[in-house]
Amino acid sequence: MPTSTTRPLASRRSESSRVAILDAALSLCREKGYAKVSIEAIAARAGVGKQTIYRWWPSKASVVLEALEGVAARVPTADTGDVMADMRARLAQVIELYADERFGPHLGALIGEAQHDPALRADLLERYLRPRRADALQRLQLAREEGQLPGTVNLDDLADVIFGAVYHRLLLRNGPLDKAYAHFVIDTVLASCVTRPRRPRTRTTSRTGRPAATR
Amino acid sequence: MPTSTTRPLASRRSESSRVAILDAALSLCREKGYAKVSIEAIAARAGVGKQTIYRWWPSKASVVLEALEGVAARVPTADTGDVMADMRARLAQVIELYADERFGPHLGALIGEAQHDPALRADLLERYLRPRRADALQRLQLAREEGQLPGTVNLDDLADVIFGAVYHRLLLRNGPLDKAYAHFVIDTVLASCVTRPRRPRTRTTSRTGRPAATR
Amino acid sequence: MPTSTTRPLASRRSESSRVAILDAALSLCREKGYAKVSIEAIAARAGVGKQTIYRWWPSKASVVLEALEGVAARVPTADTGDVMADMRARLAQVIELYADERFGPHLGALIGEAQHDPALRADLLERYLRPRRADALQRLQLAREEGQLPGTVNLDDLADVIFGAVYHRLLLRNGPLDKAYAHFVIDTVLASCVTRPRRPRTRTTSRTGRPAATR
Amino acid sequence: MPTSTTRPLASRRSESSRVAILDAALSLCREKGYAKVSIEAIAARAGVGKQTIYRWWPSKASVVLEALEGVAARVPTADTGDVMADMRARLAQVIELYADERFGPHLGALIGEAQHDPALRADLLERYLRPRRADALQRLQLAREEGQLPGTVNLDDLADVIFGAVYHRLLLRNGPLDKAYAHFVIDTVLASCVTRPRRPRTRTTSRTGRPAATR
DNA sequence: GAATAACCGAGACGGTACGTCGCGTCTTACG
DNA sequence: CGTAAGACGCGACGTACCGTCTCGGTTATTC
Repeated sequence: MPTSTTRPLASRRSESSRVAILDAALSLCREKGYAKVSIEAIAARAGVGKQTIYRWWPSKASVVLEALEGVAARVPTADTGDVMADMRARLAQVIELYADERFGPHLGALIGEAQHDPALRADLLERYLRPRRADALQRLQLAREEGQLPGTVNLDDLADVIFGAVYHRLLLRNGPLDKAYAHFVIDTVLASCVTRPRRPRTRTTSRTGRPAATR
Repeated sequence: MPTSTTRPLASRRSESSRVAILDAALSLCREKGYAKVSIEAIAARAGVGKQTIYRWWPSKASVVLEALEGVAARVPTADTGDVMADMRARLAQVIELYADERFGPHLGALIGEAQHDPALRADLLERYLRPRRADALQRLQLAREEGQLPGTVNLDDLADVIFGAVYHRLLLRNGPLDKAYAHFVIDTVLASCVTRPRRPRTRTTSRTGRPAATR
Repeated sequence: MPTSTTRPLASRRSESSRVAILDAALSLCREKGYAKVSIEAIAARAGVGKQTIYRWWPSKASVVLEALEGVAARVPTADTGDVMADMRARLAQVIELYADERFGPHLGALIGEAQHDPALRADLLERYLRPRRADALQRLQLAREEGQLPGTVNLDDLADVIFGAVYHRLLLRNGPLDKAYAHFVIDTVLASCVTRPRRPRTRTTSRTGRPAATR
Repeated sequence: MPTSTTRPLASRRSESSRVAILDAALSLCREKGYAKVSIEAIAARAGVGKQTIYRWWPSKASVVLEALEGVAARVPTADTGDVMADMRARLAQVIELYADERFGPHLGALIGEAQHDPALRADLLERYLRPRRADALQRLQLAREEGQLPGTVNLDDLADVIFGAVYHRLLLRNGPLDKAYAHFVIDTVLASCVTRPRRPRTRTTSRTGRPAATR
């Protein structure tokens, strides 16, 4: 236990204001769209001074990012032993979230904003995209350990191809973003790599989906 | 035909102003980045009244889009008979353009702006992304006609997976955008589809295709 | 005739906005007092953008100064031949204006503001105080020319003593600012200087109150 | 008696904070001018919490007023028997203080602030202006008692005329504020009143300068 | 000599207004 | 009529301070 039994001490930040700001940001985004939301409006709706926002966040985008973080439930990490099926299921869930009008457009706007805000891009990658990517990566690594994927394939690149397909449809809207597309992506991208579709019988896995013996 | 078909030929529009505006827009983008360029600044640098911009373009993004059009040369559409090799080459060229500091970031910014500007999104798709995609699609269709790709595969989805991989790296910067990535993408995505790597000897190509020999 | 027959050319300034701003400034001053008036409030009441105020005036004080200028009627320049009586009458009129709740406090506030705004002080002196002082000075000079005041007295200093007495009561409110005070000031300050109370019989004056022969 | 009578002796108020605040206020005034000094800046420079200032003073002006009190030495009250000479000397000393760049401008600023702060005006009059005026008034009263001034003259008004002349030059800067002006003011204003320049031989005065018999 | 309460520093808070920027529209004079 | 120029109403920016309000920490009585 790193801290003493008393409160953290090191911050008199108001939790109620923080929550009010995130709520206001999210509701305004949903009402008027990210681009038409101003920090002034967020502050006004949250019943908060503008300075309180500027004190804790560097930009409107950063506020919305944090608000979106609270919304996005972590995709459950299915692990049935069949890497193709698992990835299909996971990608379908990601797509379901991104296709949601209450979420996808705002994420798109943040990516748009990140084009001229390197700090936001870093934040977005670190706090949003990489964690989700990491879940997928983990499943792919497991598959590789189990011999379902050849050791030669670059899993980072592989993950980018998979997610790239999704973000393309999110950002450009050039075609439907649905479960069928998820299946297509996995079938197309993974099929060429997967050498053996299913986990070998001899392995046993722990509850967490990670091979018990390897840890 | 000196002017494009989108502007009426009988217009009394000043060509010198149009060029000055596009030049100013591009140079300002390169100096300060798309986001920090304002219509006021473009007008000032171009020595033009603001109204002259508003008269002919709906938004800053539209001006920049037109300016970028002048920059982007059309990728030569290689056709060697080997669909994998051809696609690798084409994608490598697209990537080369997008990795160019004088082009990629501005395209990224336009895609960002398109997130809250449906008209821009349509324009961007129509004038920019789809033409490039169409080149690729055409080559894939040719390959299908030649039996190198099964008739069941959805080529639209396939193209989106391929381009999605590229835009992902352009927009998120999560990994290098280079020729190696182009190769990886094609190898991974196409490999699972391609049934026969090379054009059959017995085939002759239609006149719509671009057989290497006809040029 | 310095300019051509067409309009001044050299200003597209909106007269209606100018008037609206001055009106708004004055009415707000009267409602809430100078100190509680903000440029934002003036702009809002005038139905004008803030920039329009900042474009033409350097500060709130400058706006109010111009507004007050429109209010202050020039004191009629009595000239009866009796310098003491004339000055008493003039000073009484100045005092009447300054004792007016709709005027005096705002002038006081401007003098207050001028304490940390040299440009305003210069403006205030040039456009407000000196013109009024000049009227008094002129009458005193006339009296001197007519031999009612000795040539040795410094009329500038004399005027400052007279006006100083008034501004003291305006700014410090240490005693009533009324006609009796005006009389007292003139009686006390001028009495010691005036050698002969009335204009000599032999002189004739023009309608303007200036001795005809001296010009 | 270490503390003033205005603060309760039993107070646990920190004297060191009080001094630090007054020092900070004064030095900031001299560096940036009264108007650009904020309570925040005073607190920061004094190494003091803002609340400590708000607890003991009602406004920035009040702090500065107290700080200035420490600077202004009381003018010695000359009494030579010659009321004109005495007043000249006293006024010259007042003027010397007000002409001091380290004092006059701040006093001017306080008078300016007092235009919209009645409490400050009262405080300023009570603690600053009236004490000085009282010194002069006392000397004039003595002169009247000694028959040098007629009983009919309103000494309050007379004092305001004299001081008004000084404040006019302090606040409006319309002419030099120097010893010559002091002499001119007294010569002009008092000359008309004084019936006999010097104290009659038959009177005796106590060493305090006040007529022994009247107390 | 511990309890306790006033005062302290620090600084976050809800606000108001600042002065600036850029928007998209409108007006004017010129070619 | 299209143009260069730029004023206009407007909205938002990010900053500065306002005066209030907790927070612990310190200090000087009071029990």
